[in-house]
Amino acid sequence: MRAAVTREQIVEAADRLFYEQGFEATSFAHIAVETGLSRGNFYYHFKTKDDILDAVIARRLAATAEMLAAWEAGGETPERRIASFIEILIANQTKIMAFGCPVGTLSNELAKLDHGARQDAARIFALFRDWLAGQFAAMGRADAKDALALHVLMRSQGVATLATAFRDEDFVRREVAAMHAWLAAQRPNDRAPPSDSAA
Amino acid sequence: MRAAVTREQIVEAADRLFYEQGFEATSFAHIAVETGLSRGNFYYHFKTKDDILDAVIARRLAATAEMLAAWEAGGETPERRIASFIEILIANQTKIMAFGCPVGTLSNELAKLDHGARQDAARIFALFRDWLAGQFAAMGRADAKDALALHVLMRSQGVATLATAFRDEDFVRREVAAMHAWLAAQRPNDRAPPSDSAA
DNA sequence: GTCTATACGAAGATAGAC
DNA sequence: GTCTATCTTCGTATAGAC
Repeated sequence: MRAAVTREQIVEAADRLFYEQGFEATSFAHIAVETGLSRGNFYYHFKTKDDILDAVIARRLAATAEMLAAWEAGGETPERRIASFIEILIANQTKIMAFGCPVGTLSNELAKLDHGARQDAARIFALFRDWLAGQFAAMGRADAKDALALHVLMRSQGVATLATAFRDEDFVRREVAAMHAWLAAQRPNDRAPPSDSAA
Repeated sequence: MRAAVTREQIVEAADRLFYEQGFEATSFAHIAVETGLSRGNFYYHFKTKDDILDAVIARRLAATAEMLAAWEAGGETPERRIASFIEILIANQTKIMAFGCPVGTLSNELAKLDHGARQDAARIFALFRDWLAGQFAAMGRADAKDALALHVLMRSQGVATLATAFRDEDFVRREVAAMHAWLAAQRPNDRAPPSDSAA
């Protein structure tokens, strides 16, 4: 029982450190300082560092699912729910300008490391994608729901990467506004002839 | 004289390895294997690994400037030149799906490492941004050239990140087509009332 | 369950022969 | 200039006391 608590402490600290420093750059020593535990103790809870990574990804998958469920429950319309997603860029602006998007940067790092968990990290993206596709379908855009979902994800990733590189708050605000405008233009009745559709 | 050749070998190998494996994950041993040189020799040419990174960034800055100059010389219109930029996503598709965008992923890694060269890496982005802004100005869109330039950069970064995560060629093709359509819609005479402008 | 102590390898970096 | 040999530090991981 106490084991579960300690384990959760480790995963929580690792989650934050993997985000802020990267997976490879984070050592057991870092996690030890953060949790107040000894290095040796980690091996009672996890066999290897990769096992901690797996637990971190599982934690993020659960947190993402929970967040999406909350938006599902709280948003009045599909369009408003998608807007909630777009607004993360504003809500998490400071962290994004410092460390990028937790999902995108982990995905990129694991790709370069040719790490087996690469595909698990991509499942976090897939959660967002599928949820967004569901919202677009509910908006009456089942015709292109997957393309529209990936387009929103794409833009949020692009904004996050440039926000980290340039740390330009005006840029983030402007692109978020543009995403909202784009979203409004995707309404079934509101579409102009194809000029900048995602498909 | 021979020193310059060896130095260039080192920087070239480091450039490729930093891209494919990441800066931190690439060791002197890797570079030694790649170049056929001994580890100890590196320290005749560079004092530290960070100095190699500086040289790699300088090399990328030069290569980028050269590529932009070639597009400048070869493209018939500003719009065609911007299209050249967009087409990198297709030309480098395989590498991007494996390792992401060299600029974006380095920028992200250095941000997480809180590395001093972070801002030098951002200068590569700045080269693209300023060149793109110049093209938009030449297109007759001086009114929003910086915002339009960042918008194109943003989309290319977003496409690269998701291409790495999902390895979906159709997605890349679709988004490249959408970027071309968006670009055409930015012509001064061609703009619809603001629905998805970048500004 | 958690600790200390330690094994073991790999990393960046230096010294000095050639 | 380039090499081999080596130093030192830090990383993951293990052993065993408590």
